[in-house]
Amino acid sequence: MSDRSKMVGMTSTGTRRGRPPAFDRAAVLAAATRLFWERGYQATSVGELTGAMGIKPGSLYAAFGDKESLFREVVQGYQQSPAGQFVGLAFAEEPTARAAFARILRDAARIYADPEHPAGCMVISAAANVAAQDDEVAAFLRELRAANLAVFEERLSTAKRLGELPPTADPAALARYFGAVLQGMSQRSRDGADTAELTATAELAMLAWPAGPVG
Amino acid sequence: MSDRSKMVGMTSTGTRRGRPPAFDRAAVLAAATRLFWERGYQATSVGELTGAMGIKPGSLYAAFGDKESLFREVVQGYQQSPAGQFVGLAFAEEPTARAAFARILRDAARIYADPEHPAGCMVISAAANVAAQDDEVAAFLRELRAANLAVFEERLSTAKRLGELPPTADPAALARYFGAVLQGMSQRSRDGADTAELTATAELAMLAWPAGPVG
DNA sequence: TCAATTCTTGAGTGACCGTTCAAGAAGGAC
DNA sequence: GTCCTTCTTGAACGGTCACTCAAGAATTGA
Repeated sequence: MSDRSKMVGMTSTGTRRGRPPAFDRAAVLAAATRLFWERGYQATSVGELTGAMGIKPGSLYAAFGDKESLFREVVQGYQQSPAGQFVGLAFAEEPTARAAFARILRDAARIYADPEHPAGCMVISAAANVAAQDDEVAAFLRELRAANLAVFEERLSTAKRLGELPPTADPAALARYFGAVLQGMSQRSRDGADTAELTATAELAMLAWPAGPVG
Repeated sequence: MSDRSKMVGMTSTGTRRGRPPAFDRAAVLAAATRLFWERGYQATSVGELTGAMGIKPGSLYAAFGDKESLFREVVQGYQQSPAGQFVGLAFAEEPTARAAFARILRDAARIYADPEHPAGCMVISAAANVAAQDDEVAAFLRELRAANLAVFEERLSTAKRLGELPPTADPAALARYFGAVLQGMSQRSRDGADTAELTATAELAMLAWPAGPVG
């Protein structure tokens, strides 16, 4: 647990006392993100982290608390990056549920296989296999995935209420179906699938949309 | 690497010399299978294995070589169990490609969420995140998944040749789509999805089958 | 200038990792 | 009974794990 919360309620001056950090916090967080994204939580050691971040263990623990706190901060940053926000953007910008899900699948195909960063979705894959001692990290990510499914279902329920979906449509089942497809696409990308393959998968997946391809 | 190959080419008598093993090989393999299936390869320690198997490290190494060899033997046994054979069975017993894939998805929904054993498919999830040192194990499982996709694609190509699929159908794309759906279903089951949910996902997934729901 | 504060450094913590080995126990062959 | 072989046992091996700490360096406030 970081003590940075001391800043809250301070009187004024923006300048911090004491020796300033010798590293750029955002830069070392980016290095940690890449490692966690590639290998997952458990398979990434503190030694690898300090090596990639260019700092010593003491600095890491002073700045971030411990490995788990660092990981949670990394996930938080990830969720505010393009790779973590494309779902929310699609829901915010697309007029219909159908357009939103079609865009989510297409964006996932592009982002999961983007060679600029590790493959797949970090929230999906970063704690797929975990020892008992790391259960809390696994539960943390599992809850993020469940929250995502809840957003899916809510949007689909709204769509049904608005008449975008037929009365026979099952929002919960559709939400879980699209969630499963996205998890599968993430894992396929980690197995080497490129954007073209994932896009084809996304298009096939949209055929499950109720009431025909016209929408 | 085990020295059990000495048996090959022996003169006759079925009785083995020396002190007999004090454990049932199939039983301890079952215990190891359960652990690897639950936690994955890397997150399962030799200490946990010997504890669950009821043997000491020396016996484990004498009988199975090392952790990686034990894991490969576990995977081999897994692939000959119901949980590892349902795909092959569907292809062998179903008359059409459509019926085979529909059965594969339905069977996966039942097997992945079967409370009798750990959730999901072991080949899909047992090495999802892995350190650099365990790359060979990850590659081993990745190749098994790729082989499975090749079987999918071959069956779909045959179906296209036989006229079961329209000429516009893309066997490779369909194979990868169904592969992604299965990987997604496996991971959803590890997140707690039950057979009912996975069955609903399977039914939605089949809507991507070319040329309408009639087949 | 000098104390207070904050960060860096390097060495080190105990615990667990996968693995090995010598010694002893338990069976078949003669 | 005495080899010979095979397995079990208990105690280790070096290495890495996540993590800590005292001492020194760099900055601010007075």
